[in-house]
Amino acid sequence: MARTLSDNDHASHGGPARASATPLEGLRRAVIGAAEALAAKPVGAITLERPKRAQFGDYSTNAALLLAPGLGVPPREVAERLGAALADRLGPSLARFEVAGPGFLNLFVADSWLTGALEQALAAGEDFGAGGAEKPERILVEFVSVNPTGPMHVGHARNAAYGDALARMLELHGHRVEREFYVNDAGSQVRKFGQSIQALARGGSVPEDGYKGDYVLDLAARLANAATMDPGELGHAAVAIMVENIEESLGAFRVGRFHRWFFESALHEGDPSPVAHTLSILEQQGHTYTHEGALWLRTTDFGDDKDRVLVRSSGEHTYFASDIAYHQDKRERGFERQIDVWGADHHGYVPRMKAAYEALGGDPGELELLIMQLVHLVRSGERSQMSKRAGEFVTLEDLVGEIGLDAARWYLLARSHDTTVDLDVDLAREQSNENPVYYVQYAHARIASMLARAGAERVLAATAAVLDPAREPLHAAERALVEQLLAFPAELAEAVERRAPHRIAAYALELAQGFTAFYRDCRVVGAEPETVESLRIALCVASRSTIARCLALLGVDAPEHM
RNA sequence: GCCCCCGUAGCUCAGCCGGAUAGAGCAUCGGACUUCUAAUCCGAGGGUCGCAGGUUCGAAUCCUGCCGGGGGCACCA
Repeated sequence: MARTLSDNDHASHGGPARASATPLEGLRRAVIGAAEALAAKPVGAITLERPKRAQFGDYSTNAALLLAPGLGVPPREVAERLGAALADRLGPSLARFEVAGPGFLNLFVADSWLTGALEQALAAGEDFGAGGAEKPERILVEFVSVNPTGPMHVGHARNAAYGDALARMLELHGHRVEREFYVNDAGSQVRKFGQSIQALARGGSVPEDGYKGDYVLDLAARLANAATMDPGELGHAAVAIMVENIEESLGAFRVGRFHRWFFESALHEGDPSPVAHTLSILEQQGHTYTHEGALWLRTTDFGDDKDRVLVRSSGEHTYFASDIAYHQDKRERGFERQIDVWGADHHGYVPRMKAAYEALGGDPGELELLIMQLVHLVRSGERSQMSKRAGEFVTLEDLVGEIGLDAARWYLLARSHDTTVDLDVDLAREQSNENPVYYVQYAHARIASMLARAGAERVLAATAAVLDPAREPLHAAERALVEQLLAFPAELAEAVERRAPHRIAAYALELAQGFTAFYRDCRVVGAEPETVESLRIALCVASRSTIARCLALLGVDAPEHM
């Protein structure tokens, strides 16, 4: 361990160092420590990153540029001093440093540091990069939550894939995560749903504003007594079937199981019901008032554009009232953070929901309402609508059937959640074989094949043995691959912080490319001397593990063979 | 009218809490399979980062305005 950087003296300051401190964290601490010693005070916003160009070193920091104004010294001179201080701290781990450009400090690490760091990563195994959350929280992720009155289309698929991947990322990062699906089984839509089914069961046609589509006809045929039941009861019976279907569909889409399916109707049951309970809190806090026979919530006190109705003059609760009660319920269940994944058509509800949460005494910072932008379906160059009413939509099943499960999940997750996506179904079908997901999977399968060829015993020996730091200089492709692998913990942390699964996809693709370049340039099985083969096998093991973990986060299969 | 998201290569998109010569995949063109998986690799062409100002040593990134696309603005669910 002496040749790693994590045991420099700075690491022992500033609270309990995590046992899982990664090699790069050690390097970062050394840089920050040296910078703060130079400035004689804490310095923020110091970056330590892999520069785009190899000539700028293995790692580069802008610390000198940030320190220079406070010190009254030219940035390049600060960089020189910082470099010298780092050379002292890091000893032989740092091969050399250069000052470049306006005052960047470029670090060239020694091969021994890289092999030592790789060893640490291998020793951490499946835990490498995991548990990085500084403050683990109990988090509820609510997602999908589609109305149970129709099949899921590709927009819902995007929400499902995103929420699922986000939950997996949060878990790996060290949070305690529960997934929940909110079922809108109350309100007039259920009755309307029942009326549509009943109309078909009686041989008629659905009302103008009713639900259309083959699935409605199926329900009419499947539900006995559909022609004679009370429309409300019929609607509930149909919703129960739809919920089953949705659960099946999500399972087939490889969405992790929901810890709970929360039925809106439960918010109106009991005495007092959760809705009544929540309304009484709001009333006691003085945040409500009556106007024209309706009960209003003064959301404008908390940043909303206008006040909102909780109870209509007819005496019925609004959907908003249920929603508030639901979020209050989640809070009372002890979740420190709530993340809701909403469709773009709900973004207008964000201010009022945050306002209500705050009115109930919650910290609005604990409530994250993430908006998924829309998926536009494109056919032969033209946008087509996904409307339940028109009965024209591409379902989640259609999408998977067209382009495959892995390609579908990758396609939906490889893009930022706040970018509107155009999904050209024809193009997607034609190009599904060109989906980058297969490139990543191929790299994984290739590694599996190589390791099989090396043999389990040889692989075990290679990873168990101390990597020889005195071997011949590392190949450029080996160095690059080690550095890419070492970047995983920070990549995960960044992706989690930004709620950005697409960063994992981007990283996975880059890693697969890095591995493929290594494969091209460096013979693994049979490489001589044996120490070289060992190091390369170890690189394969770490690469396969990291690629597999990324794919698992995205809910994509990591095949042994292709 | 007000609010939110987007505008980067032919197409789909990364990069956006300021850093060095703006990237990837697909598509196009030219090469490479007796070698651990060619679902691969190598090379080439392709950009006023929507427009105009501003802040800064430095702007695709931050601020303002404008243009264009999408979405939302209920005592609907």
